Amino acid sequence: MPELPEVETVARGVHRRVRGQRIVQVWFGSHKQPFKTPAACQAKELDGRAILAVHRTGKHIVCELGAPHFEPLDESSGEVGAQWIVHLGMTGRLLVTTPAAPLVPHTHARLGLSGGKELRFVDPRRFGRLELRLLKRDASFSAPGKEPLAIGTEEFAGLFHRRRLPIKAALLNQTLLAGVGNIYADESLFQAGIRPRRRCERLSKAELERLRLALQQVLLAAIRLGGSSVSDYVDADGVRGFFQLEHCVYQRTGLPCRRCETPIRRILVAGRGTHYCPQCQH
DNA sequence: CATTTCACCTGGTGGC
DNA sequence: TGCCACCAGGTGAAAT
Repeated sequence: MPELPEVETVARGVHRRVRGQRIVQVWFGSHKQPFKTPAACQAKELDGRAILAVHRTGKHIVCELGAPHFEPLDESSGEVGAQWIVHLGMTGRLLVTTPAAPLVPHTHARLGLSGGKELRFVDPRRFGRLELRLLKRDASFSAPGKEPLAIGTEEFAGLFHRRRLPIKAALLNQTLLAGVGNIYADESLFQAGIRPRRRCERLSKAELERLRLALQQVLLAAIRLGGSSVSDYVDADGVRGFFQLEHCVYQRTGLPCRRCETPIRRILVAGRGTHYCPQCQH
């Protein structure tokens, strides 16, 4: 499932491949679920704009777009560009292909680019979302939660210290931290030695700081390895990541803990499959 | 308001 | 071999 490291990897890959190219053709599929902004509106607004840059905020991929429809920027209208925002949901892929590449099932969007490549959005489960924001009308988009890689000690502790819910549930809440999903919640709790069901308010300052550092270390290590390919995640070139090989608990139910050889347990927390070592985590 | 539950989806899995 | 019930999980709405 695409979380912060996977989304970062895809955003970097797309940026490298399409930066500076213009959208010269737009095709959308007939399913309506992926379109947070109506497809017709997106098609009209995307066509002719240049992709200036692509980056990540939380689990969102943000494509920064230039002026509309080949027209020069009109300063007086206040129109300064737009953002095409892609959320991969569970099974979404944002791929840079050639126009001749075989059309795989569940392709919901194809943007033809001036450089001769195509940007494709593919999502079998349709939990992903496509959104267009005009910067004249809307504020520049950023995810509501804090960036896990940028947050400091006090701010991190402040997010959790008065809450009653399990720490794992809080880590998954995107309005607190943006970008942490099931894999990196479990892996960072293991690295910090904290059980997923521990209530936030019961965690000490020291434990919260261990968790912050563990989370940042795990996210950075995952980005270095191109993310975790557990179901069908691939990057913008269709290449799998390698961080799943480094997982200590996620989807290792019954297997020996890498640190102490105690079998990894699986429980349900916040309705999500949750993996931990009963020996290493307290 | 804080927290929990559920619906949205389809491909993969395991049981018979 | 084939069929089918069941499950995974990010998010947002609804319920508690």
